[in-house]
Amino acid sequence: MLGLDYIRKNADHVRECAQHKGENPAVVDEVLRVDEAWRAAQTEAESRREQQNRLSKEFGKTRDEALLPSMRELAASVKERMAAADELKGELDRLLLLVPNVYDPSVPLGETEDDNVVIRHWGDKPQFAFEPRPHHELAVALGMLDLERAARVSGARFAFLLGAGARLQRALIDFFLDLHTSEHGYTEVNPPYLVNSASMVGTANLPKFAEDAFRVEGYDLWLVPTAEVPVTNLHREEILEASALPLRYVAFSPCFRSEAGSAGKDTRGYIRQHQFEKVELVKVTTPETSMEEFEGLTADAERALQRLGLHYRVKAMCTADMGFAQYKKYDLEAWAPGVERWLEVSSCSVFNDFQARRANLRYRPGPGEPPRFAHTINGSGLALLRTWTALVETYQQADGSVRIPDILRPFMRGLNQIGPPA
RNA sequence: GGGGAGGUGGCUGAGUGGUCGAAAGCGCUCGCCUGCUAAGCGAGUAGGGGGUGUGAAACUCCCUCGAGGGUUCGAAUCCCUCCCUUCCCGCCA
Repeated sequence: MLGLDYIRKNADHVRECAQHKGENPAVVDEVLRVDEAWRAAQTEAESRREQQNRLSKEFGKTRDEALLPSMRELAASVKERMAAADELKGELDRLLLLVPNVYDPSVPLGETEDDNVVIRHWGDKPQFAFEPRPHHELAVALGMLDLERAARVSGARFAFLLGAGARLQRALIDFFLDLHTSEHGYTEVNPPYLVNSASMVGTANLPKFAEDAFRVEGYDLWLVPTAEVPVTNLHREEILEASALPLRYVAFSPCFRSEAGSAGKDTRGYIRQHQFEKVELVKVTTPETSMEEFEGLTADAERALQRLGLHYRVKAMCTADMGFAQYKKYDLEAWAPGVERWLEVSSCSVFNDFQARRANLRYRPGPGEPPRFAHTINGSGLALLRTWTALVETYQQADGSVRIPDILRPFMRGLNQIGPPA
């Protein structure tokens, strides 16, 4: 969330940002209205409390029982005023969680996803001497992927990876974790896959996006929609030493998303699932270094695509498509020649202190200095499902087999191709 | 799941109704002292919010001793519920 003080002083800017993000700017005015009412109630309640504290101390010394009736009355009045102020504060806190983050001046203004800006490409579209096939034909024929049985076992938008297909995914996970830990300085984390509501609020998945996540019935637990949630919350409620920053974590996890509103789009094949696996990069930094660390994290994710030899592009997300909590966001899209589409394999975001405020994640700039909110950054490095898909389609061969790129062979026990189909 | 013990500041740890946002120690910061270092001496050192008010300040009040509720003029301290930690038993991968 944004700081209350920031909203008070920059209401116009916050409203404008909300507008361009496609959010309702009226929430800003509600915040200001409730804030004013809360402060009035707070001041009133506190001045009575002060009086009560004073008299109570007095009574402790004198034990003058004649004071008791009026003190009882005062106590009741304080209780009443405090309750009124608390109620307003509760309302204010609830509203603050609904104010979207502002964005960086470099973010392109836009109204739809068509206004996102491609800022760079890497590699070229692979050329084929034959008609490349879509993964949901190719991989199914190779026995690597089974969507039909998954529908029977779980439902639509679930998948089985089988045999070399499962092995290929495991190889990719290993490759990503190795790359980011040994070459990019991230610490490997194996996080919980169920998190409580407070953690979901911390990363801004709650309260606004509850319908996108799966909740465990009977418990205050949610299936993680991304490892971003547990890992960003790893140091929630802590004051970190400045010397410990930046923290760099890499975590593998499955990700569970209901995304109830998105039915009909991307639901064909193995592109959008209720469960997918992902290697996630998370950084916690100081405000001074966050933009630089954000660019660095994006470059780290790109390196994974480069090593795999996948043609990709980087898009700067426009205001309308960047999301509620993000301060700036890049999407990495890999080219999938079979379905002839760009597939989003990573989304890298910097949040400034938006998540850190929600999670009360702070650091101390120096000895004796007051704590400040940290900045948080995350991005996929990479999402397995779509990387797997782009890889299979890119490295397919005329006979229906899939070549394993050199970089992955050590992770596949030297296997150099999958198939051809029997 | 059953039973016991416990959750206090950056850390360790006192504190069973008012003089306690909290002893003591460690750590840290500043100063003094000593060829340097170490040791020693002195001072300071939790977080959040409101008001007045400035370029930061300063002053002042309120809240916070796991969370929430209750008793009381007054709660770290008494009562209730919940969460977490830990030990023993059960169960289990």
